Amino acid sequence: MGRIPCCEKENVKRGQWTPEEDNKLASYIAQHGTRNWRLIPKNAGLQRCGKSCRLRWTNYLRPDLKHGQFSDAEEHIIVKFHSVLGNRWSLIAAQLLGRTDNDVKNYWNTKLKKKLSGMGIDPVTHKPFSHLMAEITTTLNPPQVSHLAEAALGCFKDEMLHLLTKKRVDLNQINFSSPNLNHNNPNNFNQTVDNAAGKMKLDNDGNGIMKLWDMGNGFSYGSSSSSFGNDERNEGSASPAVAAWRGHGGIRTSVAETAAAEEEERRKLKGEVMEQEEIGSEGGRGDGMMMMRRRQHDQHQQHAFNVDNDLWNLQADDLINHMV
DNA sequence: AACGGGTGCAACCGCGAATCC
DNA sequence: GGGATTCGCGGTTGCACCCGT
Repeated sequence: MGRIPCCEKENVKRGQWTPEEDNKLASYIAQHGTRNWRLIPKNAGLQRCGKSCRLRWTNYLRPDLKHGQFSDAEEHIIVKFHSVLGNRWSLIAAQLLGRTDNDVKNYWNTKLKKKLSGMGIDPVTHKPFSHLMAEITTTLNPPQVSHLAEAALGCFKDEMLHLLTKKRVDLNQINFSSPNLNHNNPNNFNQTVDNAAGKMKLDNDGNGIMKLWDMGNGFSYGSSSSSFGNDERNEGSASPAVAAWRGHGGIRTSVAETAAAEEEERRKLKGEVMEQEEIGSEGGRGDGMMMMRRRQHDQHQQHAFNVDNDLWNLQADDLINHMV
């Protein structure tokens, strides 16, 4: 027995929406709201399924949507939140006024992933590839390691050659280590991260998905403050997260220093999460995680993303890298 | 001008969660 | 309490457009 379809497949139009359909949907929703998506196409005189209508409305027709290029500040927010939340596109999009999860997802997949890869950072773990290789060498047997390393280095070499021949990048001008300028008031941004992270659900074994905690060894990548300062496109309409980010240029996180410490921390976190989830169940799911994370931030005063990296100032196209 | 590959984005699909009855 | 229904999310696909050859 299969799943019940969301609508009758026959008599339902698919594919691109016409301006006429858009008008019908928009004017119907303006009058009646979005209470029941199944009934909306029927009542609005559309031969579409409710799901298609909802998608069209939320991703395109909603009047509060912002269309067009992502600003540098928005780009940074996406990367930062992705490092904390993973592919929780709706949560990330919630930090950017007028952007949908689909927008963010598309932008990540088409631009940001390549940009991070080009910087030598794994877009999944937000760790440098060199760090990942080091981890692999500690977990695999020597024969496996040598083969893997050989293959990976070959890949990397090809990519670097491709990158450098496509666009000449003066690596001497890239600053990997200058300290960040301003940590005066990171609290606003932390709060926003916490709020978003507070909505995270637990994974199957009960551990929170704490990618930020895994970014050990002091590695970080971040913005050049000048790139924010020069960004005029988003002035006046920035979301709280963007505004907070502009204010300080960094985000605090905890860092487990060693594997043993990480394990200990995970164990503690798990305990706290379980405890807070119980408390949170009275006041709404996710509250416990939020409180726990805030406490963690207070306990550990180290910063991730706190290093200026001028690679951010390069266009994504300059950093094209097809390494997975 | 024609072709082919790459890119960006709108739209679809399937699943799990939430809600309704 | 449990099945049916609806909603929301993340992954994937399809296609129009662009650009280099």
